Formats: sequence, C-alpha cells, structure tokens
Amino acid sequence: MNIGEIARRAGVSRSTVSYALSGKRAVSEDTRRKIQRVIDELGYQPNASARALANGRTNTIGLVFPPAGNHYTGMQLDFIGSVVEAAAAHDYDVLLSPSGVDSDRSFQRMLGERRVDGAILMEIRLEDDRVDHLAALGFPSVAIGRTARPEGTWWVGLDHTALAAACVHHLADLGHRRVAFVNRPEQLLRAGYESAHRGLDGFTKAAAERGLTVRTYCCGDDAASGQACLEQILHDDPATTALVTLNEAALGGLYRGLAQAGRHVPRDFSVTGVVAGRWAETVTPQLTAADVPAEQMGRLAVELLVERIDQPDAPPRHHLLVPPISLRASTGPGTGTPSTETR
Amino acid sequence: MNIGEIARRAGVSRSTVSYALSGKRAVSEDTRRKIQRVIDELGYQPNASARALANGRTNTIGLVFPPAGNHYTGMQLDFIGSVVEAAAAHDYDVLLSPSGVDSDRSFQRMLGERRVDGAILMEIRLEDDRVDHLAALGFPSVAIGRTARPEGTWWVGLDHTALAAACVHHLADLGHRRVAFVNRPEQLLRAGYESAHRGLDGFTKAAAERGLTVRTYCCGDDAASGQACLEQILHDDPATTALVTLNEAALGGLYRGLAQAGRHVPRDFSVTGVVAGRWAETVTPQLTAADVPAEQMGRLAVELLVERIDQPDAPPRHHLLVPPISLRASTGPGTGTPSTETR
DNA sequence: GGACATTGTCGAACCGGTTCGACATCGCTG
DNA sequence: CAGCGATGTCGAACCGGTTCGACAATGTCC
Repeated sequence: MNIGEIARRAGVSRSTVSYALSGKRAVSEDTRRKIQRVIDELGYQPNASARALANGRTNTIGLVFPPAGNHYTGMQLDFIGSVVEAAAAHDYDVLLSPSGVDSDRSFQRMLGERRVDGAILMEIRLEDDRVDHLAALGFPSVAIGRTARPEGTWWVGLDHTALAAACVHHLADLGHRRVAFVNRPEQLLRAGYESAHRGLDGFTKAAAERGLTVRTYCCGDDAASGQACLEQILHDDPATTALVTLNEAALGGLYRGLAQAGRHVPRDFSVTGVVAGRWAETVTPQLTAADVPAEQMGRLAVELLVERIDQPDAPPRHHLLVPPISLRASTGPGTGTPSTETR
Repeated sequence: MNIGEIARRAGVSRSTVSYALSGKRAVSEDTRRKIQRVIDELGYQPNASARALANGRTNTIGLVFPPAGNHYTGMQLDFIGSVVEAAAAHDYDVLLSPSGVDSDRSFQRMLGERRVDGAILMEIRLEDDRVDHLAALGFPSVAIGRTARPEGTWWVGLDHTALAAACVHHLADLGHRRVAFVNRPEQLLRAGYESAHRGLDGFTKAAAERGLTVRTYCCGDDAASGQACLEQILHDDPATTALVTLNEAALGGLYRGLAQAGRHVPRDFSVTGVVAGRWAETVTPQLTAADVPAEQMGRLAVELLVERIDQPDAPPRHHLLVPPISLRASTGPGTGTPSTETR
C-alpha cells in the first residue's frame, strides 16, 4: 500500500495525494476528502525511507551514546530519556550510536550514510575529535558539555568549575580544612573528559583560595571502586573530614567505606558533589549536592539542535548552567580535626 | 557525491559500482581497484535512505522505551546499553521509541513508516496490545518479558514467579515468619505489568506454602516512596522482620526507612529481592538478591530478533532465565519476633 | 572453426515518495 | 465576449541506490 495505490483507489494522481497530505499546494475540499477516506480505510502511512530520500531529511537525530565499557550512570539515563522525549515533541526520532572503541565505525555510519539530520554528543572531551570533525563538516550538532575552546560551536553545558568550587566553599564555610576530591576514572581524566578536568580545576583553585589541604583521587565508576577509594583517602590522610565527588556511580561505595571506617555522615565526615538529584536522594543520608539538571539539559540540547537544523546559518548558541547546591543531609560542621579524635 | 559520481569518475556504470561494493556479481579485479580508489579518494558512503528504499531493509531495530513518567531504573539503562551494543555487533542501528501516553503515535510511526526491520519491546504487560498487534502483523519483534499466553511469540524473560519464590524460601529458611512484599507502583500493577504480577504471584504462593504471614505493598519508583512504604510496613505490622522487593528505584528509600526506624540490616531486618547486580552493590549492606542479568537479556533479545528478521518463517524461540540468588549482606537469621524486642 | 559456456559490463526499470512545469477549467473584469 | 488570473490536477523527472536481462568478449571443447 504505497502512494500509488492510494491514488488509484481515490481516482487521482500520485502528486495530488502528496499535495493533499503535505498541503504544499491547494487541493479541493472534495478530492481531499476522497483521498482521506481511502487513507483511513487502508491505514496508509508514507514510507519513511522514500520520504527521506526525496526530501533529504530523515527526521531523525543521532545521540552518541557513551560506551558500555564505562559503567553507565544514572545521569546518562536521564539524559537519554529527556532527549528522546523532547525529540518526540519536535517530531524527531532518536538513533543511538555507541561511541566505543570502534566509535568511528558507528559514528561515521550515522553521518556518512546520512541516517540523521543532526547529532547530540555526550561525554565531551576538552579536545574532542568528534566535535572538531562535525564543525569542519558544518554538520548540525549540539554537544552536552563544552570543549576547551567552545566559541563558535553549539552546546549545553554545566559549569563544572563553578560547581566544584561551590562545593569547596560550602565545606570551607562549614569549617572543613582537609578535603578530598573524588573524580571520574583516571582513564577518563587522561582522555580529557571536560567534567573531570574542569571539576578538578574548580576544586583545586577554590581550595587554594580557601587555604585548604587537599588530595585528589580518580575512582572507578562503580561501588567497589568507591569503597576502595575511600579507604585510600583515609589511609593517606586520616584527618580528612570531607570529600567532594563528581562520581555518581561510586557514591554508594564511598558511603560504605565511610560506614566501615566508623565515620558517621555528616557528624564525622561531610560528603558533597555534583550528582543528579534523584540519585542524591537514594543514599542515606541524602546527599547535599549540586543537582545535575539532566532532564533540562537534554531538552535544551534538542531544542538547540532542532533550531540549528531548521536554520543552518543561525549564529551559534549555548546554555551554561550553574544549578545551586541543594542542601540535604550529608554535610555538617567540620571541626578542623577528625571528630573521631575530638569525641 | 552519490554512486553516479563514483561511476563517472571511475569510468564505469552505476550498476558496476553497486556490484563492486556488494559483491553480488563478479567484477574484474581491475575495475574493482579503479572503483575502490575513487571511493577512497572521495570518502564515499552509500546513502542509507536510498539503500533502505531499494532493498526494503533499514538495518535498524526499534527499541520501545519505557515512558519517562515512570522513573527510570538502572536495569532499564543496562538493557538499553546492551541492546545498542549487541545490535552494533550485528550491524544494526537502534532507534528509540518512547512508549508514553501517545505510545501509539511513536510506535505506529516506527512500524507504519517502516523505519525499522524489527522491534524489541520492554516493560511487557500480561495482556499487551503492542505484542498482540505485532503478532497479528507478523512483524518481527522480541519482547523482554512475556505475556500471559506467550506461546507462539518470541521473548526473553525472567521467571519472576520463581525468583520471588526463591526469595521467600531464602527468608523462610532463615527463620523469618512475617514478611512484606514491595512491588512496583500500583499504577503499573493495575496496568498488568508482568513482573509485578508474576512476582506477586510467586511471592504469595511460596509464602502460603511456607505458612508465612505476609502483607504486600505497591511502592512508587523513587526513594521517597520507598521510605514511606517502609514506614507503612512497620506501622501495619511492627513484627515484620523481612521484605522482598522488585522495586529497584525504591531500594535506597527502603534502607533509609529501616535506618530511621532503628532496624539494623541484617541483624534486625532482612532485605532481599530482584535487582540488577550493580545496583544491589551500591547499597550498604549490599543486597542479597536475584541479580537481573540485564546485559545478557539485551544481548539475547537482539540475537533472537536478528535471527527472526533473517528467517521470517523460523519457529518461535525464547529464553526464560532464572538467575540464582547472590548471597550478599542484607539477609540474616530471623527470630520469629522482631529483634528489637528480643535484644 | 563453429557451438557453447563463462565472465564482466551496461542500460533500464524499480523502490516510494516529492516537486516542478504544464494545462484545463472557472469566474471576473473591461 | 475576449483576456486574464486563480485554482486544481496531472505527468514527468528526480532523490540514490539495487537488480534483472541483455550482450560483448573471451575461453573451451569437439
């Protein structure tokens, strides 16, 4: 049941059916009704491939998905969900592209074979081949995150520098003097992931400003690594009284490590960081954190992308978000010395 | 740069280029090299829409994504990740379709417009319109979960009945006599979600078999609901000493509720259920649970689907998985009376 | 050396839409 | 009533691939 079949049954030409559907030319009310009846009867829907071929638009956006090698975090799930939803609202479908070891294969495929009209990139690095590549091609894309020099590109990002600094100030204000930083895995830091770098930067600078004694750690994206990392922290400096983490997946492990070391949160030890809100609420005590507005970011990214697809010459736009710290229950006054000694 | 351009530059016809690429007819080594050189020079990749139109295959599978209204669980993320990865290994792309309120719109779109060669359905209900619809159409699809009468359909499922029963037996063996069951949200139970129903069934029957006193609850998919649910449980029967949960997203809240009620896990209260392994490990104490092998299930679903797409007449196949309970740290001996009284 | 199979290439048709130019019909105006 | 613009419809070409039948060139056999 293709457009020709509909045309035949309605006694009109194929082009008339097309115009009746698209409205790009006037069609008499009479024939329109005739056509519509046949379409309803047969439940006809135009073939997406044929349509894409004819008008050069697939009505699909690509979402470059982080590789499974890294464990997924809740944040990523929220992104994906909101992107899919926002895209649907704009009548776009979402095609997932795993950006793994063979990132090139899948990535090239999406672009080279023109499967998508635009792309959203996640897990941006400061120096990112993919972003450069797309920019060079002039291919519509929006990054969730920003590169070292984001001028002239389209992106939606979190100000990790400011957020990490805000966490430091929050802890310093509470009187903490020895603070640890738990970053994403070392492999990601070395690869140049922007959140890991800017977060570390913001943490280090703010800590220096406040004269804090700090140590920084990389930590695998899972609970066991978090626990191990915490043991290392207390081993390296037992006087540590607080930590800031960007590592959502390790959070449960960090909490467990603290419990096993006999440090009560928040009485003996404060924990804060940058984590998606609903995940901050699953741990006990609930995490005081800068809530990553993943849902909003996904939506904004789609809106920017759609705008860019529709107007290829529009000037670059971006959104830099700085969500406030949500005070929950995981931070408390720091005494300057570990409370295990002062009790 | 289309196939005609390549043909022109290589001095051959379009069909020859096509045959050189597909290998469906012999092409002399000489011309093949000539063509290949031009292709490499121009970085040519065939247009996916044109190809799909011509041979009636999109090389894309649809993944029907749970609506965002329900909060996403970690399990779902693992599914998606493994499906995308497995699909890539079979040279398929994955198109996401949100199955929300307007499920029909997006769903119909994927199928009716022939955007995909096959579909994987998540969050199956005992009576599922989508499954029936696809079966009636003979459209290749694989369900992750099984309907009330799954005979003749393709699916990958978990034996929730057996898993919930195993949890009950585990608790009963430990001496627990008063056990609560924490299910998915009531709305999902009423909608007929299979995991909620079969899990409840398995729990109820096994509990009857063992002569346990039980209460069953529905609980929202978030931490706050979990906490509230636990308060309700202890309010309804303070003598409860254990619970079984299918609700991954509520787990953190359940733990918090227990902590606030002064029940120590596992000394005073045992918790178990059916949860993806890596999420069972983020809580403290780590959850003794039947680990949902989400990764394996996604992979199996893709393999089944690819098989079905390639051989439309193959007899239905399925996989019913019954993962064992992983003993971790959240269950312990039950005394028959709440330990707060026996201490 | 003619009949015949094999190999390699080509042109044309097709997949299912969209869009452009042409044209018939109609009502309106001068 | 001739001339004109507006309206509605059609046929044909096109998007970029795949595939079928035809056929020329070459090699093989009797």
